[in-house]
Amino acid sequence: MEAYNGPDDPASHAYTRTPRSQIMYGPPNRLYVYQIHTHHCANIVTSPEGRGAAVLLRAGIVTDGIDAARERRGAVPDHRLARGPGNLTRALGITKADLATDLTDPSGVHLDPEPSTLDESRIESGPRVGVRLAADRPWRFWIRGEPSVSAYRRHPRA
DNA sequence: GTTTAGATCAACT
DNA sequence: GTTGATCTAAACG
Repeated sequence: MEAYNGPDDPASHAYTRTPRSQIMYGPPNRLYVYQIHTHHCANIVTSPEGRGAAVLLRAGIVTDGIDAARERRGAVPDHRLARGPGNLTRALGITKADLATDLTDPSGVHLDPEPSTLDESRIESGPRVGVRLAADRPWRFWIRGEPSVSAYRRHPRA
Protein backbone atom coordinates (compact mmCIF):
# COMPACT_ATOMS: atom_id res chain seq x y z
CA MET A 1 0.00 0.00 0.00
CA GLU A 2 1.03 3.59 -0.38
CA ALA A 3 0.14 6.66 1.65
CA TYR A 4 -1.14 9.87 0.14
CA ASN A 5 -1.35 12.83 2.41
CA GLY A 6 -3.63 15.38 0.76
CA PRO A 7 -2.45 18.96 1.26
CA ASP A 8 1.22 18.07 1.69
CA ASP A 9 1.40 15.66 -1.20
CA PRO A 10 1.53 16.88 -4.81
CA ALA A 11 0.93 13.34 -6.03
CA SER A 12 -2.33 13.03 -4.12
CA HIS A 13 -5.69 13.57 -5.77
CA ALA A 14 -6.60 15.47 -2.63
CA TYR A 15 -3.74 17.89 -3.10
CA THR A 16 -6.16 20.30 -4.70
CA ARG A 17 -9.46 20.15 -2.94
CA THR A 18 -12.29 19.54 -5.38
CA PRO A 19 -15.80 18.11 -5.13
CA ARG A 20 -14.42 14.75 -6.19
CA SER A 21 -11.77 14.60 -3.51
CA GLN A 22 -14.22 15.66 -0.83
CA ILE A 23 -14.60 12.00 -0.09
CA MET A 24 -11.06 12.01 1.25
CA TYR A 25 -11.83 14.97 3.44
CA GLY A 26 -14.87 13.24 4.84
CA PRO A 27 -15.33 10.34 7.21
CA PRO A 28 -12.56 7.71 7.28
CA ASN A 29 -12.78 4.04 6.33
CA ARG A 30 -14.45 4.79 3.06
CA LEU A 31 -13.49 3.80 -0.44
CA TYR A 32 -12.06 6.24 -2.95
CA VAL A 33 -11.95 4.78 -6.45
CA TYR A 34 -10.44 6.30 -9.54
CA GLN A 35 -9.84 5.13 -13.05
CA ILE A 36 -6.52 4.62 -14.74
CA HIS A 37 -6.25 3.54 -18.35
CA THR A 38 -8.98 0.95 -18.55
CA HIS A 39 -8.63 -0.24 -14.98
CA HIS A 40 -9.50 1.01 -11.53
CA CYS A 41 -7.59 1.77 -8.37
CA ALA A 42 -8.89 1.69 -4.82
CA ASN A 43 -7.99 3.87 -1.86
CA ILE A 44 -9.04 3.84 1.76
CA VAL A 45 -9.68 7.17 3.41
CA THR A 46 -7.64 7.20 6.58
CA SER A 47 -7.81 10.73 7.87
CA PRO A 48 -10.37 12.23 10.22
CA GLU A 49 -12.62 14.87 8.74
CA GLY A 50 -10.88 17.81 7.17
CA ARG A 51 -7.54 16.11 6.65
CA GLY A 52 -7.73 14.60 3.17
CA ALA A 53 -5.40 11.63 3.41
CA ALA A 54 -5.79 8.13 2.05
CA VAL A 55 -3.86 4.99 1.30
CA LEU A 56 -3.72 3.36 -2.09
CA LEU A 57 -4.22 -0.38 -2.12
CA ARG A 58 -1.42 -1.55 -4.33
CA ALA A 59 -1.46 -5.29 -3.65
CA GLY A 60 -3.08 -7.85 -1.44
CA ILE A 61 -3.76 -11.46 -0.73
CA VAL A 62 -7.12 -12.91 -1.62
CA THR A 63 -8.37 -14.73 1.46
CA ASP A 64 -12.08 -14.90 0.73
CA GLY A 65 -14.11 -15.32 -2.42
CA ILE A 66 -11.05 -16.59 -4.20
CA ASP A 67 -13.15 -18.43 -6.72
CA ALA A 68 -14.83 -15.25 -7.85
CA ALA A 69 -11.46 -13.57 -8.01
CA ARG A 70 -10.07 -16.31 -10.22
CA GLU A 71 -13.09 -16.01 -12.43
CA ARG A 72 -12.49 -12.31 -12.90
CA ARG A 73 -8.76 -12.59 -13.39
CA GLY A 74 -8.54 -15.81 -15.36
CA ALA A 75 -6.05 -18.58 -14.82
CA VAL A 76 -3.24 -16.86 -12.97
CA PRO A 77 -1.19 -17.91 -9.95
CA ASP A 78 -2.70 -16.99 -6.61
CA HIS A 79 0.03 -14.57 -5.77
CA ARG A 80 -0.77 -12.63 -8.89
CA LEU A 81 -4.51 -12.32 -8.35
CA ALA A 82 -4.19 -8.98 -6.58
CA ARG A 83 -0.71 -7.95 -7.60
CA GLY A 84 -0.85 -4.28 -8.54
CA PRO A 85 -3.59 -1.69 -8.07
CA GLY A 86 -5.50 -2.49 -11.23
CA ASN A 87 -5.36 -6.20 -10.63
CA LEU A 88 -6.49 -5.82 -7.06
CA THR A 89 -9.61 -3.91 -7.97
CA ARG A 90 -10.39 -6.34 -10.73
CA ALA A 91 -9.95 -9.32 -8.44
CA LEU A 92 -12.27 -7.74 -5.90
CA GLY A 93 -14.68 -6.44 -8.53
CA ILE A 94 -14.31 -2.84 -7.40
CA THR A 95 -15.54 -0.12 -9.72
CA LYS A 96 -16.64 3.46 -9.37
CA ALA A 97 -19.98 2.07 -8.27
CA ASP A 98 -18.21 1.27 -5.01
CA LEU A 99 -17.08 4.85 -4.49
CA ALA A 100 -17.61 6.02 -0.90
CA THR A 101 -18.50 2.52 0.21
CA ASP A 102 -18.40 2.23 3.97
CA LEU A 103 -15.65 -0.27 4.66
CA THR A 104 -16.95 -0.99 8.11
CA ASP A 105 -20.13 -2.42 6.63
CA PRO A 106 -19.67 -6.21 6.60
CA SER A 107 -22.27 -6.71 3.87
CA GLY A 108 -19.88 -5.90 1.04
CA VAL A 109 -16.26 -5.03 0.52
CA HIS A 110 -14.95 -4.28 3.96
CA LEU A 111 -11.98 -4.16 6.25
CA ASP A 112 -11.25 -7.11 8.41
CA PRO A 113 -12.03 -6.06 11.99
CA GLU A 114 -9.36 -8.44 13.19
CA PRO A 115 -6.40 -7.58 11.02
CA SER A 116 -4.50 -10.81 11.09
CA THR A 117 -1.45 -11.62 13.03
CA LEU A 118 0.77 -9.19 11.26
CA ASP A 119 4.20 -8.78 12.72
CA GLU A 120 5.29 -5.19 12.46
CA SER A 121 8.88 -6.23 12.06
CA ARG A 122 7.94 -7.66 8.67
CA ILE A 123 6.77 -4.33 7.34
CA GLU A 124 9.17 -2.45 5.15
CA SER A 125 8.90 0.92 3.46
CA GLY A 126 10.40 2.68 0.50
CA PRO A 127 9.73 5.18 -2.30
CA ARG A 128 6.37 5.08 -4.00
CA VAL A 129 5.91 3.34 -7.30
CA GLY A 130 4.94 5.01 -10.53
CA VAL A 131 4.37 8.51 -9.22
CA ARG A 132 5.90 11.45 -11.02
CA LEU A 133 5.65 14.06 -8.27
CA ALA A 134 7.14 13.56 -4.82
CA ALA A 135 8.48 10.27 -6.12
CA ASP A 136 11.10 9.93 -3.41
CA ARG A 137 8.82 10.03 -0.40
CA PRO A 138 9.16 6.67 1.38
CA TRP A 139 5.45 6.32 1.81
CA ARG A 140 5.16 2.88 0.35
CA PHE A 141 4.69 0.05 2.79
CA TRP A 142 4.70 -3.64 2.19
CA ILE A 143 5.13 -6.97 3.91
CA ARG A 144 8.54 -8.52 3.59
CA GLY A 145 8.49 -11.83 1.79
CA GLU A 146 5.00 -11.28 0.39
CA PRO A 147 4.99 -12.66 -3.17
CA SER A 148 2.27 -10.28 -4.34
CA VAL A 149 4.54 -7.28 -3.83
CA SER A 150 6.00 -6.18 -7.11
CA ALA A 151 9.44 -4.74 -7.70
CA TYR A 152 10.07 -1.03 -7.40
CA ARG A 153 9.38 0.81 -10.58
CA ARG A 154 10.05 4.51 -10.80
CA HIS A 155 7.99 6.74 -13.02
CA PRO A 156 9.74 7.36 -16.36
CA ARG A 157 9.55 11.12 -16.02
CA ALA A 158 10.16 11.40 -12.31
C1' DG B 1 -11.98 25.07 -13.44
C1' DT B 2 -13.29 20.13 -12.74
C1' DT B 3 -14.42 15.43 -14.32
C1' DT B 4 -14.46 11.53 -17.36
C1' DA B 5 -12.91 8.67 -21.18
C1' DG B 6 -9.26 7.02 -24.04
C1' DA B 7 -4.76 6.51 -25.35
C1' DT B 8 0.71 5.48 -24.89
C1' DC B 9 4.76 3.29 -23.77
C1' DA B 10 8.55 1.81 -20.54
C1' DA B 11 9.08 -1.75 -17.33
C1' DC B 12 7.70 -6.05 -15.76
C1' DT B 13 6.37 -11.21 -16.18
C1' DG C 1 1.42 -10.25 -23.29
C1' DT C 2 0.27 -7.20 -19.18
C1' DT C 3 0.20 -3.11 -16.22
C1' DG C 4 -0.28 1.73 -14.74
C1' DA C 5 -1.82 8.23 -8.59
C1' DT C 6 0.35 9.66 -16.63
C1' DC C 7 -1.19 12.58 -20.18
C1' DT C 8 -4.33 14.96 -23.32
C1' DA C 9 -8.80 16.11 -25.13
C1' DA C 10 -13.61 16.58 -24.86
C1' DA C 11 -17.71 17.17 -22.04
C1' DC C 12 -19.68 19.41 -18.13
C1' DG C 13 -21.26 23.32 -15.09
